[in-house]
Amino acid sequence: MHAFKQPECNSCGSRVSTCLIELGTNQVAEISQQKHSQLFTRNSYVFAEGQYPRGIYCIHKGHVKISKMGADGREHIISFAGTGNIVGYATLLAAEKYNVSCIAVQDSSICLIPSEIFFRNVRENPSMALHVMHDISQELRTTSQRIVELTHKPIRERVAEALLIIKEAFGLDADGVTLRSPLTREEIASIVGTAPESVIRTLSEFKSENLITTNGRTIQLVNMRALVSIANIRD
Amino acid sequence: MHAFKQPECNSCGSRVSTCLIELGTNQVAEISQQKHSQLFTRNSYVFAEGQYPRGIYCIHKGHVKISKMGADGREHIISFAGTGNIVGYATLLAAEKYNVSCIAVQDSSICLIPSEIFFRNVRENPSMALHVMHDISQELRTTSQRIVELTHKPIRERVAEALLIIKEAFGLDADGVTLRSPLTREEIASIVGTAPESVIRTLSEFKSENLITTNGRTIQLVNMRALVSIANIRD
DNA sequence: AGTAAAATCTGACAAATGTCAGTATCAAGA
DNA sequence: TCTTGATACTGACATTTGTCAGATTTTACT
Repeated sequence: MHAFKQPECNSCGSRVSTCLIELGTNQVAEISQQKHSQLFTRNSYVFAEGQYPRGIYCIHKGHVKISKMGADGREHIISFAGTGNIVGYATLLAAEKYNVSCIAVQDSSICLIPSEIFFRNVRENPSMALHVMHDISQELRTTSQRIVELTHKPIRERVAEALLIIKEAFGLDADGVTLRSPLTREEIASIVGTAPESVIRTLSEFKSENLITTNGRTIQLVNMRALVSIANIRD
Repeated sequence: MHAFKQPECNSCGSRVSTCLIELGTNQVAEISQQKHSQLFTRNSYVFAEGQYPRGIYCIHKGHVKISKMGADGREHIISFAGTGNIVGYATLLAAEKYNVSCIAVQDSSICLIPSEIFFRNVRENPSMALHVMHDISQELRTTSQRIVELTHKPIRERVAEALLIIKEAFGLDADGVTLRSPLTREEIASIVGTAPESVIRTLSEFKSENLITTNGRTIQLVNMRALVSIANIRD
């Protein structure tokens, strides 16, 4: 977690995929000046459960997980966010303490936009307000979706789905099959909501059915069609 | 689902607990005129998965469940809403089809506020916009919370928690112990994310431990302290 | 490159939960 | 009020998943 050369919001490719695209030149310049950019190494906290929010976090480059500790002390990963996403809306807007943590899963550079300037722009710019509402609403929809999947699907389906979620969040290598993911088996288990052993066993099944191959920690999705079908997704 | 005498928003006790409290007299009058009020009988749909939203729904009186069908055809109840709550924000704001259904669990009178007038007020009134964001954010937070609870807690804890959720949503009779809930055991199972038999078994356990009593479908919470402790809630 | 710590993987077993079948009870509607 | 279909409940059993122990491999760091 180090300070470093601050990026310019004006020319930032990440800004244009967020609600900040709704702002005028002056507002962007002001945010660019007031933001705090930091480098987060893998596994370092961007924010943690129980802390009070100080603003929203715009991911300039990298990936984070949004996760939460269960009563039993085990982690559950609720979602991922990457380059061009903003995290931390909900807690700031609800005016509460974080009930989730945000942790870098890769070395990432992330900008904190302070509350005060965020709220001012939301108040003054209805398009930005609507953009924020749109984004939170999407999050709520996918989170609701996930509740049903986690409670009503067997582990095999959930592991297949986790692979697809990882593919969405991190993408594939140039070969078109290798997951660009730094996640451990334990982290995959935290997506699925199960024990690491169960994930490993299911991945072994998939290997023996020639749906995936593995090479150490990395996974190749060699039969996407079948995985999608196993994941049993509708919508 | 019948039309009936339309309530007046101006004097409506439900309005003041929603984002509509942020509006001026003229705007309230306009909404009062443009809304459509309906009576929904138990188990009738306010809206259904797959439909396109036509506005937001303000619950004038009654209770609804927000639920979703799993791939296996079983229902999962995500949340409840009652008198003075508004439902349907997220889908409208995300500009998508409903991915959940809203079903009356009691005879309820509910007002539809059309999209057009909702969006106009959100655009023109920053306080209302922020109020809406606040409400959605709260929903997102409780939904995230629920993911962790559903995946990492054993059934006994989840059933205890479901009883507390029902108490929050429906309240207690004058005796201070009887749940004012029309829910069947199957619906409770849909909150917990399990089979009805498992719920019944757990309730029988609770009975034999003198934590609850039952009388047909109704349940009395005679030892709240113990139930809270079993539910194992933090935050 | 070498080493220590961490992560992956396998098997055996235990525990939790789901499923099925059947009976008893309740509640909504004629 | 009566009746009938739905709901609640119980027990036995199958299945899934979690847990524990231990061997192997990989990764991270010096």
